[in-house]
Amino acid sequence: MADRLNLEEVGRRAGVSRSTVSRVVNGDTNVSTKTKRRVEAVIAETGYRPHAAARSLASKQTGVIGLVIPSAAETLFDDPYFGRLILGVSAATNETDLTLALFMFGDDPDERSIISRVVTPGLVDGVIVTATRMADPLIDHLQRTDMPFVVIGRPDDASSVYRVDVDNRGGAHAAALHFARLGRRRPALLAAPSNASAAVDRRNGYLDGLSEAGLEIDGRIGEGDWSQRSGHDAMAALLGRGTPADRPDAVFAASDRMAIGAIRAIHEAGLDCPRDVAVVSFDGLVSPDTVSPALSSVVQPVRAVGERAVGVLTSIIAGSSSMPESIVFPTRLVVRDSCGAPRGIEE
Amino acid sequence: MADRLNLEEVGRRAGVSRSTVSRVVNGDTNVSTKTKRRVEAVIAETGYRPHAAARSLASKQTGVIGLVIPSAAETLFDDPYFGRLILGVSAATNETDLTLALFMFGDDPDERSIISRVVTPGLVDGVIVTATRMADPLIDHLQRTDMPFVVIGRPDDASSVYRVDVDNRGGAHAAALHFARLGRRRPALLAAPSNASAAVDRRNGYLDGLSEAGLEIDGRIGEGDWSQRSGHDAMAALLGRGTPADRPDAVFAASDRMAIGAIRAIHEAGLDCPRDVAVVSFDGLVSPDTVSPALSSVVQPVRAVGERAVGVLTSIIAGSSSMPESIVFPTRLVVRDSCGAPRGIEE
DNA sequence: CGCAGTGATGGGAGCGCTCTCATGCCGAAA
DNA sequence: TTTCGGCATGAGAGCGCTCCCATCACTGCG
Repeated sequence: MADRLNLEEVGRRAGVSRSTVSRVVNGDTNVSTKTKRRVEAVIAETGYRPHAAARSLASKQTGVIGLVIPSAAETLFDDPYFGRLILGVSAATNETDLTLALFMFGDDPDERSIISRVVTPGLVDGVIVTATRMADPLIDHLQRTDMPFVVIGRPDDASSVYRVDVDNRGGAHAAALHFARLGRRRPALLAAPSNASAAVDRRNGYLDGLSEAGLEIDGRIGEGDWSQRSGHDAMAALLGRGTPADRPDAVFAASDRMAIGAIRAIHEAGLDCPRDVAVVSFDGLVSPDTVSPALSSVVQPVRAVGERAVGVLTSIIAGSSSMPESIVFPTRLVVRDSCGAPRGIEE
Repeated sequence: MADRLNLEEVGRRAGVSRSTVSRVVNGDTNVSTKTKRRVEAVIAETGYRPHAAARSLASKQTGVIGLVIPSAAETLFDDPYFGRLILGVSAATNETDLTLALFMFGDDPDERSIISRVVTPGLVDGVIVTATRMADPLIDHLQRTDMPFVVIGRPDDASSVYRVDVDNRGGAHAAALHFARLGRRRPALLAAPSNASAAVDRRNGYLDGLSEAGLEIDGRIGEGDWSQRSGHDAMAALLGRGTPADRPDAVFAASDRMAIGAIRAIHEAGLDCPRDVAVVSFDGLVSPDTVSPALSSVVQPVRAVGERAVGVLTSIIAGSSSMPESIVFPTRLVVRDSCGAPRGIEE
């Protein structure tokens, strides 16, 4: 009866030792061409694959990295954001022959078990944490262990944490200046919940941009939860109050989806977008031909963020020092139809 | 210098042996209450967690299951389907303290490396494969190994493969009968690529339903790629040809997204949905208030499919015999506004 | 009073790999 | 010829766990 297929067995069949087979498998150069060929032949013919757990145990590297996504609500994937992020991370792990472990949790008991699973030794080499919340117990926990990790976004305390983020502030700022340049006088904001750092940064960037341009927000602020429905409702509320002269003539939405809802509310109010109300969104994740008018938006390179996070994590794991602690990708305003300006890209 | 924290070390601190600590960790009953308490105290105070790789190696169980998603195109997550599926799988793995490894690949080189990674011993206990293509090299490969796996959907050769699927045929069939009942006389079909079994089943179910009801399709068939744009274009083409009397008065789309595109094309042609053209889609994954009119659609329980796939896989891994080879979830037609019938659920 | 039976515990072997060190062998230099 | 460095290879130890078996103290029963 044949032994289980392992290094020893492959070695036996090739007439060499375990060690030599290991060298061949791992591309060690100190093997004669002849031996190497013989071993490779046996491997090809037997279909031998090294045992991942054994390898991890001996080498103290699992070749697995974790991606943690909190609040896996039913609506999570209605937002194209996480999908793109996963795509980016997955592309990068495939590239480097790493395996991706996905940790998603919704409710609290889930979270506790995920946290303990994530920090289990010998399971993953490091984790990427998406910081959707300002205060994140997982990040606190990770800081007390020696598990390498990278944060996507900006946690409450961003100091001494490796992170990859996008320039939320700058993008929102650009949107405000854009409205000013178009001659809009009554800008509004559809903000997102302020427990998310991205939402806070977008809000502040926009408001700062407005005041730099000498525009007043005058209380034309609605808040939603990133969703299309919330954008619709908040916009409807904004349009429904005050006299027509108070009506917003421009609105910046914290997400594509909120903007889509807002456009619908504008149409329902019998108004035209962009003529009566110009709309600029943040994300740039929906295909242009899905919405009419096509959305002008501040585009963030989500996929690149995911890919880069893997790169940074890999460096941390490899122990390379002298890396920048945070990488912030620029965002850019892509002008389509919903803001009423000629198409193009604005800085 | 303190030894690395392992069973031995915990045992030393608690004054017992490795074996006893192992028993406590694994809930073995043959431990005296007193010893158990002492060991648990040490574990709590040291924060000991068993080493996953070592455990896997010794027990031949990794506690990880893989989810394989082919064709991770940039547009993959524009479709809510995969997101929901991941959510379902993730919920089930959290429930049973399993870790989810996600394997996505786009191009061919990726696929080769994924395939070999998936069948690596000691990495995962089993895999869930989403069969988006009829002929899937991964499934062929898996059948030649002893890696437990479950297929979601229906592969080319569905025999002797555990699978979880939805009743694509039945749902499409119901849509056809629904059109007949509403008195529509010129039904059309927006089909999806026939390399996907779901697309084929939906097409056949619909056509069968039509002929049972005495309706002719008369070449009113367009084909798209599941996307909104393709649905729009195919619908526009259907509307643009022949005389108004040949114009479809009902259309069944293979996906929500294609239906949304179709509705837009209908509006652009100056027609009304549902008055001039009734629309029914397949999926039921978009929130009703995203589209106007609200989509009537054949709803498939994607999340439940994901959860169930984990359950089936777990049973296979546990070696429980006498399981049904395939589980097919029913689909149901949910009537909203786009088909012009009073709201409700139809069988 | 001795002995089998039982519950609690310890220790050895082994999972399949990596890593380090020892060993044998070759040709080139002395 | 002798000696030595370097290349190719093998062998041992160990990673941290599980699993099985041996051991020991204690019990109840003949």
